Amino acid sequence: MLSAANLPRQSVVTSNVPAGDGKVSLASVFSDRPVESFAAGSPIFWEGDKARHVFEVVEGVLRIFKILGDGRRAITGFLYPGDLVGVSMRDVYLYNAEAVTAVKVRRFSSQAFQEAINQSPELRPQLFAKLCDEMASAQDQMVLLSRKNAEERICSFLVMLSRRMSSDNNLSMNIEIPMSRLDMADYLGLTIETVSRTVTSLIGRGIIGQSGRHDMTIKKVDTLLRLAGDADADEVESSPRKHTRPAVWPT
Amino acid sequence: MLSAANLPRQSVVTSNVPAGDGKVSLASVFSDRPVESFAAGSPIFWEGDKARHVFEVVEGVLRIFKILGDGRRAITGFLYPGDLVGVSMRDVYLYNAEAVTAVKVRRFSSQAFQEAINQSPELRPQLFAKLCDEMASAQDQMVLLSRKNAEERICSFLVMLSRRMSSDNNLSMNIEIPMSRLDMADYLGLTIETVSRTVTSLIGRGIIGQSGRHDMTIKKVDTLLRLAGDADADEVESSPRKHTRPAVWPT
DNA sequence: CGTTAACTTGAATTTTGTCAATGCCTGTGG
DNA sequence: CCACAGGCATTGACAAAATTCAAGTTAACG
Repeated sequence: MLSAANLPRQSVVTSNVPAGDGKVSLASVFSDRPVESFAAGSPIFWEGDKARHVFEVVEGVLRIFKILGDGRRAITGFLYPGDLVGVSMRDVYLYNAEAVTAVKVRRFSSQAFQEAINQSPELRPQLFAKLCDEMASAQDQMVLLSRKNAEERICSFLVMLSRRMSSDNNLSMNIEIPMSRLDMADYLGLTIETVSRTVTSLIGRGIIGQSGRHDMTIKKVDTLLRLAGDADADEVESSPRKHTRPAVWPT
Repeated sequence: MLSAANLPRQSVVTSNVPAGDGKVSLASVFSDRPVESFAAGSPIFWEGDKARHVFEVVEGVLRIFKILGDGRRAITGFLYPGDLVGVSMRDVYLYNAEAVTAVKVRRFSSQAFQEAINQSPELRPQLFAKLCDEMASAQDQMVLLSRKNAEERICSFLVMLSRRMSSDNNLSMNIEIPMSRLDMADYLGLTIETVSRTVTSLIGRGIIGQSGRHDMTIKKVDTLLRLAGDADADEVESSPRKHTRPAVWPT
């Protein structure tokens, strides 16, 4: 880590909070913008590019990552429809963004976005909340990278993907894995071989099942959750009530 | 990682941006609050506590961390004077906060803090900027945990501490390490033994020097920076101009 | 100045990474 | 629609890095 306090200002904002019907929502800021398409693998922007725009993911998945001097890649997040990328207080992007799958995005000028946020007492707390969500998520990822072993990382990742499948954060039994093993490895701080071996092992033990490389099913939810590692020892086997309806700031 | 998009909302805000003299600054929000003291090792709050207050660190250092079910600890950050902790959109804290050294803090009710932020067009962007800084910092830490080896982690950490010593982000040749080896280990995703061995090795090679366990000196800045790992391959051996004055694109 | 916790050092073990070979989807073009 | 190529994934054997366990050593604090 090269710096902490005086870092340049920029951030991704991720979240899937859907537009509040007729109300003013973050997503609605983008709603009249044209949709742009990117092919799988193509860059949206690079680290160091002038940060002219904020993007809203409309369809598909993208990855944000950094590259170390000698080429090692660390993926710091995957963004799904509804997520925002490039929200920034800085004049350059601090990471790379690429399409994992075919992706559709809407683009908004950074400056106009800022103004829209600043002038709307409804939008501001939403954006703030997204930032806080993203921060909490980043902290969980730090815990994973800092203290979990390969199996726990893979299980945690599968649980996360499973949660993404359903609109609330319940677990879906069917997991779609849009990214490659290399993407998984670079996100989880492992190698493709370790990812592969661990997944094979989980399948072998009947904890998950496979139907193609990018589609899996959860066979033993409890076991998977336990192996994910962050169980509070008791709350292991409960699963349905997990709604976390976030409080919204007083305006 | 148990969730990503729909996580509870809460965040630490770290930064050392000093109060802008006579102007309205984030720190000034706290300025008329009484100072509270905590002894080294004592908790400020626990994960799950009702999040009633936001704290400003006045003096000393504190750590924020999470504990996995089986007791493994992951420190997600160290907070220094000027940093805020507990800024939240949630009704409970999402992590533990403890004093590393003797600590003095000022406390502000979460609700009042929110109102102050919301009503001040001057404070809002400051808080937003701090959140973005913190996010950037978290991403750097993810890169470190994901892809750096023990030596690179230690060197990165020392560089970070060195930057903290000076008010701008230049490197100070004298590094004060307020935390224990265990804290370092739990922050860097290593064991105390590995931390110890690596530090010994750096000393042995004359890259850093030691004057007590908590005070070191940088002997070979260039080498230390190179070993920290995130060198851009060219910008390795230059050192004085390290202001990270980012190239600004032609407008 | 002694006690104790923190740190260091060493040896053995485990986990993960590396290198190399093979197997299997998937999407392209016939 | 099928065949095939090339990329992606799996598997295995070995190597390296970090952890674990077990003593020692040092330094902080009463």
